[in-house]
Amino acid sequence: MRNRPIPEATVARLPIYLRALLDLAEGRGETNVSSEELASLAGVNAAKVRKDLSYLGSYGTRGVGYDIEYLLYQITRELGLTQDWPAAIVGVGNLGRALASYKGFSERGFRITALFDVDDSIVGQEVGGLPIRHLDDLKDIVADEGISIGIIATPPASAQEVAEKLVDAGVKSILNFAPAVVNVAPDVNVRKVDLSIELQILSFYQQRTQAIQTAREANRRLSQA
Amino acid sequence: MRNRPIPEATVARLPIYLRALLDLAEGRGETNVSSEELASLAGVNAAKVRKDLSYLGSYGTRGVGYDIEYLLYQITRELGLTQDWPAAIVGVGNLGRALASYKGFSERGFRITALFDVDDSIVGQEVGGLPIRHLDDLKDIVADEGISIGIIATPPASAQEVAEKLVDAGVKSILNFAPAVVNVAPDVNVRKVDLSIELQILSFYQQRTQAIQTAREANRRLSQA
DNA sequence: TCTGGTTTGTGATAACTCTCACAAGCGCAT
DNA sequence: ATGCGCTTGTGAGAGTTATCACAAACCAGA
Repeated sequence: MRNRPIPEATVARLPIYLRALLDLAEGRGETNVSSEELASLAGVNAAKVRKDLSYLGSYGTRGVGYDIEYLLYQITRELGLTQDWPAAIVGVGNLGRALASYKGFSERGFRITALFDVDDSIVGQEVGGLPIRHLDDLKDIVADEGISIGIIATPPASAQEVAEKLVDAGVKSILNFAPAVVNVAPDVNVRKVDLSIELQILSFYQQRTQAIQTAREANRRLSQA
Repeated sequence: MRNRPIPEATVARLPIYLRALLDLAEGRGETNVSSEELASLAGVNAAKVRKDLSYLGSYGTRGVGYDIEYLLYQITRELGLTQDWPAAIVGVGNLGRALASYKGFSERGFRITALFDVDDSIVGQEVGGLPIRHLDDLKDIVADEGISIGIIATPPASAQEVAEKLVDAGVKSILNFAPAVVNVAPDVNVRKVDLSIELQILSFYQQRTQAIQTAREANRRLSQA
């Protein structure tokens, strides 16, 4: 099982286990956790937890469970969170500002070290202690500060152009909040977070259940008549 | 093919096609689009586009492609976006504020009609033209305004409690931005958007490629020596 | 009407992911 | 030492998703 590449689906869940383990480590003095318990904290089933963790290695003890601290360390290491990753945010509108001061990033070892925009009326201002730089200076600053992650929070029309500039500056990991598809070279990793897409998916299922309920009610009226 | 339930994976892509189609409709005067072109705009492959669309029905014409307007309408209808869904945001911190003024929501038929918080020092303030109400009034306001979607943008510790209040108020669709797992009854739909989890996933792949490059370089140095 | 070029719709298959169920292994009590 | 209860690790099978590849269908032009 070891040495096999870790499935994408598993990678996507490791951060959830990590968070649950951090909660456990802070909480009561227990040193161990069972797959059952971890599963319930993570909102998945126990078999999945065990299989996921088995891809990292055999870190549990049968009859006992997993040592919380040890597992924490292993997941942290596997996710590459033992080093910290300087990140830049491009686009300092409402969303960019919120991201710049988002606690969750720094808590996980992601330091936002630079903010960029093209709007001269805000370039130079400070947000959360960081000055807003002009996008033209991106390449130099990325090199100087060893920035490895780019976060796009621009309007959709600028997203592709910004992505290209980030790639040109040497960034290999991009998190895209703009509601637009960005195409980049295959050795660059792009993940997207699309706020309104998630709502649209909810809408689909909401409509569905509502339709079913309406049908049930119609049915009831018919059978009563 | 018709009448079969639409796979989740397909539902998750429909909003992406929708966005691409909207761009097309605004752009040049073309009335048709091929699966190939739509695929490239959506960043997926053509076969997937065709299979996805075939779940909705046979809306294309062989040798020609898909009529943009017609397809737009069908996807809009399927996603339940012909009606608009009043939504409430709970938690008016940085993120909540950014979401409240996020253009992407209203553009897709999601109206934010209420904001809630528990902090008395901000309750009563206005954000984007909407007053911040106290969470205690949630149930009444949800009922009055027919709110069907709840957006959680609170700190993680409050997320579960807020989710329960939303459910108690009759909300069946929840979008959770708090970095915490929320458990609700199975007839309630929860989707989560976790900003830092996405970064952690990027970190995993970034570390991976970096490790490969380091190994390659070491190899090169060895073979040169 | 027929022919050629184009594009859809979809069976078939491959790849991936989830779930089940149980043997293997551990610790504790006796 | 031995047995019992508990929990992991994982093979096997089910379910879901992605990809391939091609027949069916359409349009335009002759």
